[in-house]
Amino acid sequence: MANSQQKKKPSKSDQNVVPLIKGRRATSYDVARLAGVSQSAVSRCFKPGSSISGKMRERVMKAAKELEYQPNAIARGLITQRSNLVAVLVSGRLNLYYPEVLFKITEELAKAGLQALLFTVESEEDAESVIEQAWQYQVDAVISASHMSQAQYKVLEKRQIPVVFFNRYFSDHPNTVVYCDPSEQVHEVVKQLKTLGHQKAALITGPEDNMVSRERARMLTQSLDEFGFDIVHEVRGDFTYESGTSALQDIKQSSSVRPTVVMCINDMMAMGCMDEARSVLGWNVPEDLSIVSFDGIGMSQFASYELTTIRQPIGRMSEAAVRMITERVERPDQSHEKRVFEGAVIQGGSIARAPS
Amino acid sequence: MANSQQKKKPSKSDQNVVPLIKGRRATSYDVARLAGVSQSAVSRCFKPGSSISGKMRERVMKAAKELEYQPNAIARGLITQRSNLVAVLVSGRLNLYYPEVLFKITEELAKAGLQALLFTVESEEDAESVIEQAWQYQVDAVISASHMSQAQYKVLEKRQIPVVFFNRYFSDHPNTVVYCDPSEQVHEVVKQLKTLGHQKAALITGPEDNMVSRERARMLTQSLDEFGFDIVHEVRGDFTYESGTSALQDIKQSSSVRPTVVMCINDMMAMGCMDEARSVLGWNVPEDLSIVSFDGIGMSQFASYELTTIRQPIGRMSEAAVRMITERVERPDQSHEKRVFEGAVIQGGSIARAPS
DNA sequence: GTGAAAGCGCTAACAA
DNA sequence: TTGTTAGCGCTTTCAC
Repeated sequence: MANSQQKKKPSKSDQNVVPLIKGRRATSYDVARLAGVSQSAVSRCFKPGSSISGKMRERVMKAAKELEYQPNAIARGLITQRSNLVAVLVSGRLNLYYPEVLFKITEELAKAGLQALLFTVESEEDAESVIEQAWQYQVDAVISASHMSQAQYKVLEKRQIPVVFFNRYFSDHPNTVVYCDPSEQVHEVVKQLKTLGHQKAALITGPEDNMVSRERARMLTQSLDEFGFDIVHEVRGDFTYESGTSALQDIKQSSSVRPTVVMCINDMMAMGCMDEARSVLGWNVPEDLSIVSFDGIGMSQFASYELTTIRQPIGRMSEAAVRMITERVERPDQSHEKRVFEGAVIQGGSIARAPS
Repeated sequence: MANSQQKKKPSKSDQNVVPLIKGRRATSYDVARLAGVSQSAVSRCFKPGSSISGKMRERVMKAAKELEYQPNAIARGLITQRSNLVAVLVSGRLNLYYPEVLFKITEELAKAGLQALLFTVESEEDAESVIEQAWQYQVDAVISASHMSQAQYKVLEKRQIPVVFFNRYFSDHPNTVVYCDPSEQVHEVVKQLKTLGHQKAALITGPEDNMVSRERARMLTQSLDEFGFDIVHEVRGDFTYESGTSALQDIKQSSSVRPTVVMCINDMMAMGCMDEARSVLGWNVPEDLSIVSFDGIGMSQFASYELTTIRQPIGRMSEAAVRMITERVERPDQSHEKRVFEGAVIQGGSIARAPS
């Protein structure tokens, strides 16, 4: 068993050595010896597109199969300066938007022959150490769907590690981004609400330092203004279900005027809000209160919620993110790029004519 | 820019070479040269617990900081035969149980200085290729919360890669496992249902090849028998919300007798079931129909659902899984172990006295 | 098309 | 305590 310590060096002078010590993994030397060829021939066999004769390939592959040989990706990475590892940074928060994104991205990475090295980032300090970790592991690139400060980004930039931001970016610094711009849909929804007779809205936003939240809030405010809405109250949540419930309580308590519609920056909070309205405050949704939100995560369409929400095309965004990654890994001098996708309104059942 | 190709070999004979080519990352040689010490001294400085003098450490660290040096984990892995990478295999994108487990495990791994290499496994063929991938990346261990056949496990075993199964195991083959045994709680809940006057139950199970599902179904059946229940129908789902909805339709259609309680193998299906009952069939839950399930995922306690469910202690299980991993990475000859955690009944609001 | 040899960046035995 | 040296397993010129 504990033979991982053994020093068994297979050198070319070491011709008729014992087969393979059980438990030690076969190297290209082992395969070469068994096949009676040079080690570099073995290497070539496993590199697509190298010039090699048919019978050589056959002999090598036979030996490889026998020894269960698979090239060592770590060693390969050392020499090629390419680890094929991509750091994926997500927030582990209870916002179920992240798992959806994470799984999609991982899948796309796998298709491109890349591995996802997963990092959960909760705070800015986390991001700090995560970036160092990723750097130690020689990741070829970083996909960030979590918080990252500009200073932290600059570290990565200086180290020439391609970074793709997922749904966030720095407006005053060039960077590569996939982004969902829901402004069109926000306009559309607000207009629809106006038509339905709404006029008093409340907002549930996210943390101040979060760009997605800021942007969405800005768009909402702008459209609401445009259509002459009163914003009776604005509460800050933290993207979680729980913060949605307490936000609605807050709205009820602190605003003298009751809103007819609550606009939430993400689905999770909207669900909290909806549940609080129905189960605790006894307000019917959408009859007494309309609710609108963003993301379009899977569970937002469960029959208990059926949110009217502005969906992000997560699948296409993930695909784009990975493509941008691969392009930049191939050609590090590739210029920055921002790919913007439109949102899409999911007409759920959470809005109705304003109560009179 | 595209200077990743440059060959700039820093050898000790290469004393007064240009500073650092911009973009090339600093190696221990660079640090050694700048600090005027040997390369191995640098290496030692970054290995905790090596004997080194204070002023040496200081000098090296100063140079390291200046060059933003961080040891190359890939190169280290090559020589130490330890990548510090752990493959985490999860599946069931649509079952929100997995993200919870995944994030917890990743966090625990990070605490132990290990990195999660994420693999999503949807089918048995996936598992096949994932195992090869993981092997290529020299992962130190595997945590499997997804499907894996015994043959596949044996491959890993033969290669001496420690595997910890999360909530599944092979009964006819030794393996290391964290497991949640809810039998006690199943008994408790069924007894409670009996007390509430229930007698006709339906079961919604998972895929036949899934052990968790089989086990839970077995326990349910056993307890139901014990308390003299009639099992009026049994449907197979696939762990998703949608399959929960259609399962209930199935139950309604195919059983002549209407059950007073539906027992679901996991929360997601229970939520689908509940929504279908309420929104489509117009049955009140729990007044007309009680629902019971397993897992205790976060959203099962949202106000719209408040499932009565048997919770798994995911936090403690993840902790245990990672501990078992680290132990086995340290000492590969460590014997197999099975750590079994009790479930816990969450008394939600999805069960009530049986309708008469 | 194939083999020899150099080295990717690091750790660890061994000497000093 | 420090430096020297030999590789970890692989890719990649460079000859042949």
